[in-house]
Amino acid sequence: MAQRNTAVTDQADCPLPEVLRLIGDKWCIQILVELGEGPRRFTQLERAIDGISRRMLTLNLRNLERNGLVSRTVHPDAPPSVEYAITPLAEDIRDPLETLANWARHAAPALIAARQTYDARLGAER
Amino acid sequence: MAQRNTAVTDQADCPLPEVLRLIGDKWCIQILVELGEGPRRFTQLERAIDGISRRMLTLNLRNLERNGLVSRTVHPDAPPSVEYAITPLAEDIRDPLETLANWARHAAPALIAARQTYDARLGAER
DNA sequence: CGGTATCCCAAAGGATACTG
DNA sequence: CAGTATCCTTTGGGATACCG
Repeated sequence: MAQRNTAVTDQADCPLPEVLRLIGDKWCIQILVELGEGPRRFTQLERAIDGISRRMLTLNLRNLERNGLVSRTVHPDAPPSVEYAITPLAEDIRDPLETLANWARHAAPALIAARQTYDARLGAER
Repeated sequence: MAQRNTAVTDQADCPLPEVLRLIGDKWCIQILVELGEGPRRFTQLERAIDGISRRMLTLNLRNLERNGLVSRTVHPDAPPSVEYAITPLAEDIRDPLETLANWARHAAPALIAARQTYDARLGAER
């Protein structure tokens, strides 16, 4: 089961870390999780994801769209209306991402505690 | 400091994006997945994770250790021997992370295809 | 509403020489 | 073996003004 990749990954053009960086962009997981619950409009996302800047939301959505994880549909209304949704490709990771997000909430206190222990120990030993 | 979390999350000290950044550090997922298969030594990890620099491996391991996701055990041998392993806290996300890693491998071709389509379309329309 | 454009700073990350 | 230290480049990311 331990198939080590001595000679890089299979896809020379798209190594593992590069693909994983996709979902490691600080806001990406939250965006995908939010969209996983249903299509959302730009400002809906902006409000739902606390603290995200307009610029970063745009950049992340573009990047996700470019990589085929998110679709962007423009409805030609009087006030512009754009709807974002996850694609089937992204559906495959909806569950694990949601699990991670839930874990993040649940584990936060433990992480803080761990940090304090670690930092305190460092202060004592050094 | 930009304290712009109006309502913020429940844990004032540890908002969601900050926790998620933990696993979004480009190499973090791979490190955790690798350790998920069993304890590993420094150089084992260095070889297993293709392309990672010594510096980044160290930094990531330290960070994971600090946050209680990875344990570090030093065996006082003649040649230094250090063993890394995931903690129970990280066990909780072993499965979703593994799923993500597998997905990354599997979905890589589709991502590349999506990008080419997107980039081509942009070139034509602009 | 749904973005772009610009500016600027902080953090991530690579390379690599050195060390107990 | 398992790191640390140093240097330097690239990327991420916030703020905000502006636009169709």
